[in-house]
This record gives sequence, structure tokens and C-alpha cells, in this order.
Amino acid sequence: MARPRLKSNNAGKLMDAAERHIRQSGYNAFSFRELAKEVGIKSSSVHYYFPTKVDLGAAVARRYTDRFVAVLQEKSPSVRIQACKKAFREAYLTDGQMCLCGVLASESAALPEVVALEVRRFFDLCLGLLSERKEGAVTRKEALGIMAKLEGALLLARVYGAVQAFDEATRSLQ
Amino acid sequence: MARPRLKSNNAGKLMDAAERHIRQSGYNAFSFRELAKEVGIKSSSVHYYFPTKVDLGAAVARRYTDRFVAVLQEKSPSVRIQACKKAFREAYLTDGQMCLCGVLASESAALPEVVALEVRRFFDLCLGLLSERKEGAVTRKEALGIMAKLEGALLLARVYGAVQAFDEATRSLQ
DNA sequence: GTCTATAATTTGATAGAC
DNA sequence: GTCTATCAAATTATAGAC
Repeated sequence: MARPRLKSNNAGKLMDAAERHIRQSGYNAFSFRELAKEVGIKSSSVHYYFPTKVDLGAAVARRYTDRFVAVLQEKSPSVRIQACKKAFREAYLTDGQMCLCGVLASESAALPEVVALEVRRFFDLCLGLLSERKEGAVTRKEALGIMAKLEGALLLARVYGAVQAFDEATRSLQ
Repeated sequence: MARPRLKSNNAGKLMDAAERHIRQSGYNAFSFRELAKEVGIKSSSVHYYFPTKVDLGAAVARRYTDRFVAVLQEKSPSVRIQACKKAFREAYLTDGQMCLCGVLASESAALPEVVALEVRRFFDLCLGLLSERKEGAVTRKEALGIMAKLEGALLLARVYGAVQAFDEATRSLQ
């Protein structure tokens, strides 16, 4: 029996670091050297896991969406709005982090297309899960209004450095 | 009598170009060289008008806020929500531009403090004008919800490349 | 997988002539 | 005001040894 490998999981650590940076300050606010230093390797080694920054950006966005969607999927439609709200609120409480795809969307005019596509995928899936044809679901138009308010409320919390701003802005939700 | 100078107004042109870039892709997505080329001067000349990029960023944010606030101020409180909505909608229709301070807010964790302060000033003034103690005004908490929805709706329009997304997301407003 | 070394380019910024 | 020339630093990325 092969002894279980103690994997370094550097790819995962690099994505963690990149996600943190993007959610704090955007796609153009970090370099491979910074990520490398945080993970404890050299920047040339980052290219081993992610050939280009575009590859890394797309991978991070994809993982973010998959993770977010998984949380929503295991809930019934009637409580998904609350689940979204909770996820966004907790993001802010974690070092004032924004929604990854919200940040990327606001920068998207100069973003590689493959990254922009991942951003769109995030919102497509969220809107779909909020407006499923089941009990407790809302219309697609209502779902648009909900996601808009959540993204904006997170932004305001960041501006004012207070969850209170998020809570007050989203009071009407659910 | 001095002959009227035909001013080049390069400072204004540089701010225009910088604002366009920030609203499309963020603070870190443009360089002095790019701006210079667009205005038709050299990058070293940009430093004559704005010694550092921080100075330029702060000036652009300040001008944006002053301009936005001026439009709201000349309206009565009862129609200011509609005026905000119209301004944001028209921003999107202009090459899919975001709210300058919305973009900067999402990048603000790595932004010079003087720029972050201008961003906060924008939201302070907007919230103040929407919740003035006059007929037609809303509470400050309601104003937070309105600004949040507008910022998020603009983001969604960008994601989907369609004003329709903005219109549907903001249908509940006013 | 991780490193050293390095290339090629871009960046924000300065000095100083005109 | 605008330019040329230049700098130091940072960036993404590659080649090749171990």
C-alpha cells in the first residue's frame, strides 16, 4: 500500500492568495511575485501551476463560482435569498472582502475574455438558483434586483467600513 | 485688452481620459503614458499637471462627485431617486461605463487613502441628498438600499451587456 | 516541482533643455 | 508647458539546471 502523500497543495494555496488579492483590490493589484512570496515559493514556480495570469484568474473565478453555487444548491429555493445574503455578509466580515465576481465585473472592460466569461457564469447560475420553478422562488427579474442589492450593499459596507451599512441596505430582503 | 488665450485645457482632457479608463477597468488599468498618448502629449508632461498618479486619481474622483452632486442638488428631493437612476442608466449607455466611485470602492483596499476618502465623500453626499429633511425624501437607511441597488444594477448591466438588466433590477425604484 | 537567471516590456517618476 | 533622455523598479514570462 502506497504511503499517503503529504501534498503541498501549492496550486490551492496560490488560488487562495490570488482570490484574497482580487477580492481586496482587483485583478491588476497583485503579481505572481507577491503570490509566490506568500505561498513560500518562487514566482517562476507559479508558472508551473498556472502558465499565465489569465489561467490563474479564470481558475480562481471558476472555483469561486462552484463553491458559491454548491452552498446554494443544497438549500431549498425558499431560503436561498437568505443564504446569499449570509454569504455576502460573512465575506465582508472576513477582512472586508468583496464578491470576487463583483470586483471582476467592475474591471471587466480590460479583462481577458475567458475571465469575463467566468464572471457571467457566476451571475447566470445565481440568478438561475434564485428563480427556479419551485416553491419559494422569485421571478428572474426579482432575482436581478436581489443580486444587484447584495453586490451594492457589500460595496457600501466596504466604503463605510461597517457591516451595519450592509445590514441596513439589505433590510428589505426576504 | 489681453487677447483671450486659446487654452489647451490639457488638465481637463487628462482627467477625462483617466475617468474613462477608471470607469471601464479600474485605477490600476491605465498608465500616464496611455493618457498622454490619448491627449497628444508626452507622459512627462502629465506630471506637470498631476505630479503623481495619486494626485490625478483624487482629482478625478473629486470632480466626478462635484458634477454628480450638482445635478442632484438642483432637483427637489422627491425626484432625486429618479435623477440618480437616470444618471447611472446613461453612464451605462455611454460605452458601458460604471460609477467611478463604485469601481474605486471595489479596489479601495489597495488604493491611496486620499482617493478612498473621495470615494466616501461621494456616497456621503449622495445619501445626504436622498434623505434630506424635505418632502419626498426617504430615510437614510432607505437611501442606502437605493444606492446599493443602483450600483449593483449597473454592474449587472455590464455583466450582461444590456441596459435591460439595469432596468429590470431597478424596476422597484420609485 | 522548484530553482536561478534572465529576457522583454511597462511603470511611475525626475532632471534639465528649450 | 512641453520636450528628450533617463532611471529604478516591477511586471509577465521563458529557458534550462537540479
